[in-house]
Amino acid sequence: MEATLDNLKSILAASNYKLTAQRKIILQILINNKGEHLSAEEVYNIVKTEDPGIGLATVYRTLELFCELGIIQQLTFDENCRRYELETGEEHHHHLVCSKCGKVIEFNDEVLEEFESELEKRHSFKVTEHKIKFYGYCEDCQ
Amino acid sequence: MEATLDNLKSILAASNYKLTAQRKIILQILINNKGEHLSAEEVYNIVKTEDPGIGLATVYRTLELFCELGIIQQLTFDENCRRYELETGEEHHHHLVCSKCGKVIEFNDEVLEEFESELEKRHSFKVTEHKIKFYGYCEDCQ
DNA sequence: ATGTGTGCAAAAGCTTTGCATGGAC
DNA sequence: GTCCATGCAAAGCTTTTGCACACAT
Repeated sequence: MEATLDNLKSILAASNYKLTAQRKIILQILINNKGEHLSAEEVYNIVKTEDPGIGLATVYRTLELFCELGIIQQLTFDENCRRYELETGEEHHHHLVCSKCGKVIEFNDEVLEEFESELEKRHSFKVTEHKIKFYGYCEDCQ
Repeated sequence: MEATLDNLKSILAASNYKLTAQRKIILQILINNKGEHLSAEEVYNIVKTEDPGIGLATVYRTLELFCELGIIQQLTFDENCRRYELETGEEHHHHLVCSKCGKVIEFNDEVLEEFESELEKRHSFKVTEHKIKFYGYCEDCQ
């Protein structure tokens, strides 16, 4: 189920968590930045403009909670911090990362799904998730 | 060029770096653990058994240098530390990561190479490297 | 009323850096 | 002899944790 401001309360309640102003604001920001890959620090800086009193720890705790609830997904680029993006319920997508300007292009492809099935058979491995990143140069940077 | 204890000196010299006992020991350890995915801390602990006086900073600096020289490759699993593996000059390989026991199975496939070409055309993106990880459950953990 | 959630500050990792000494060339 | 490399310790970053107070249910 894709998270919205309207169903956040029920998503939280389903796991015995409470709806708080901070959680609402953070989800709002993630929705506003759908498609972005924000770090905790970046979320914190945006939240502060709406709720200057919020603590950084709360942002970390909320992002962790949202991950656990499947509202967002944690990404692993080769950087020194973790980034998060909204889980949209749409098809899985993957990333093309430009080594020069850092631009991230998203893509998805059914070829990968077939490849995955083949892989499962060959290695007796049950795939639950995949993360694929291609690094190189985007159109502008080549 | 695949790094060995014999050609390390020329690899370093080619970029105006010196051959030191510490750099030799660290390469030795990476070679002994070919196929492993070691963190800086783990390399440090192994090195200390041969050279108790070595500093952790030296290990970090050496791993960074080896990355720059293409001797090793930095990996990004979803953990809190960076891991490194020897660059073998063989075909690129990718990882199946077991979510339960943490086992890492390596694979490579020519299907991916084709897929990559297609992707380059479609997104006007020049791919220089790819990292692919599938998460799930290995044979033992299913 | 109860127990979860928050803010603050301190602590805990991992990694980097400054500086004086030591070693490769 | 020169300059790079090292060891040590301190600092830097991101992230986590402990605790008292506040708030959602």
